[in-house]
Amino acid sequence: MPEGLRERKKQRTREQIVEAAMRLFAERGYHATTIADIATAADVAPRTFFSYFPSKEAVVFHNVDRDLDALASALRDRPPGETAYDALRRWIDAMFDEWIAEEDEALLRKRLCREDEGLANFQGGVFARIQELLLEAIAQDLGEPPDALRPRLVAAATMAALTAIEGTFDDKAAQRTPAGKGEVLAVLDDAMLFLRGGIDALQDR
Amino acid sequence: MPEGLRERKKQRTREQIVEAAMRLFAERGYHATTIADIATAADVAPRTFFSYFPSKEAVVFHNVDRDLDALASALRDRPPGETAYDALRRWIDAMFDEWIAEEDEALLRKRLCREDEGLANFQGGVFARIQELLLEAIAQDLGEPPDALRPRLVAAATMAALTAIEGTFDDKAAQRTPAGKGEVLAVLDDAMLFLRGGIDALQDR
DNA sequence: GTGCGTTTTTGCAATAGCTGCATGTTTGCG
DNA sequence: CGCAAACATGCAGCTATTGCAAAAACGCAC
Repeated sequence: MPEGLRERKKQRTREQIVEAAMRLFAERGYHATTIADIATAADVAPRTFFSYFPSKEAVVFHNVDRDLDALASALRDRPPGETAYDALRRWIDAMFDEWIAEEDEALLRKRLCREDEGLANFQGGVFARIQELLLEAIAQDLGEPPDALRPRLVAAATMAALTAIEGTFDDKAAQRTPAGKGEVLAVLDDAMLFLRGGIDALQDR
Repeated sequence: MPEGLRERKKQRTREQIVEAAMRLFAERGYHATTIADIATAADVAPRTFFSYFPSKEAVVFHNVDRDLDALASALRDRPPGETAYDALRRWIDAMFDEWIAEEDEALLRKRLCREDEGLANFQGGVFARIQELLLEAIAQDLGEPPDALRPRLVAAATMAALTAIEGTFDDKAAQRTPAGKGEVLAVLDDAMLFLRGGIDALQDR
């Protein structure tokens, strides 16, 4: 389905904005780049920027909604019997190639977050959303309410594993070695080993 | 030591600003309250606001720097042999009375964070700073680098315990029961039990 | 391919957070 | 009292963000 010229054009405009923004951010830095600059470079009116993104920050994280939706449905639609852990693993497995392809952008994003505290906080908000998704699912798995201690501990630690995985990518990037899906999933598996131990310890208290 | 008139006056101005801001936030909401409003209510020039707080968000979290510094030194100055966990426990113990006294404000803060996403992200940044402090100390305890998996898992889960403790306060507030220091520390102890189990599990892998 | 209803883009104006700078005030001290 | 440092203020300016209404682009019907 060709989706109509309209949709395609909108998509293209969106990409132009993203590319222009990211290029300028990379060249001049986040703060030094203004919405007007981006609009000019993307050949749209400044006002138009805001019909594509709700804020300057949102451009930097333009692709997280997609990823988040994928995680949400992976968790939501998991067959009964499949744990949140399994679903998470599947999600990472599915995302992996994308992540590799977008590695440069991820590095830039990280640099920008170091540069601008507001951006870093925004990213924190994204992580928080992920953690909430995980928390829901994990609470179900454990058969406890989401605000109980154990689900919280598990969700937080799982989140930590995810950021550790991010770190793995960075390391690999630093040594110009491609990150392997295996080592990434191994991090997650280690984390799960840890969690199992913790859960058990708290179980027979 | 009277600290001089200057210091006292500055302190008083600061308090005026905080009180005015919090009152207005509570009455009209965060977004609907402008810096100009706050300045007027606090009897200072709008420009003056920014020599006391770097941003509107910062007023809402006016007391966290104090708490964070206390935690930082509790961790830094802990006698050799005392674990990060012990130091954290001591910190909570020391903070407890303050927290009880500031409970209303904490509730308001929470409400405001629900109302404004930017504020929520700001709070996320605060939590991130706490977690970093913990991570450093925990990594030392475990004898591993701060970016290794285990310290990260432990720090994140510890952080989760702290937010769970926050939840405890809220629950108590909801039932108009004063939160007891005992139950609060019990949450932390449970979390540590959990972590011990996790650490061991990952140890003899 | 012309006309028309719908969707998008744009321009304009206004608000609000935040910052630099220059100037007037207040305070601490000799 | 008189001066230097610290503080408060006023002002101008920049940028993000939003509402609103006019203009342009699109897609479909005829």
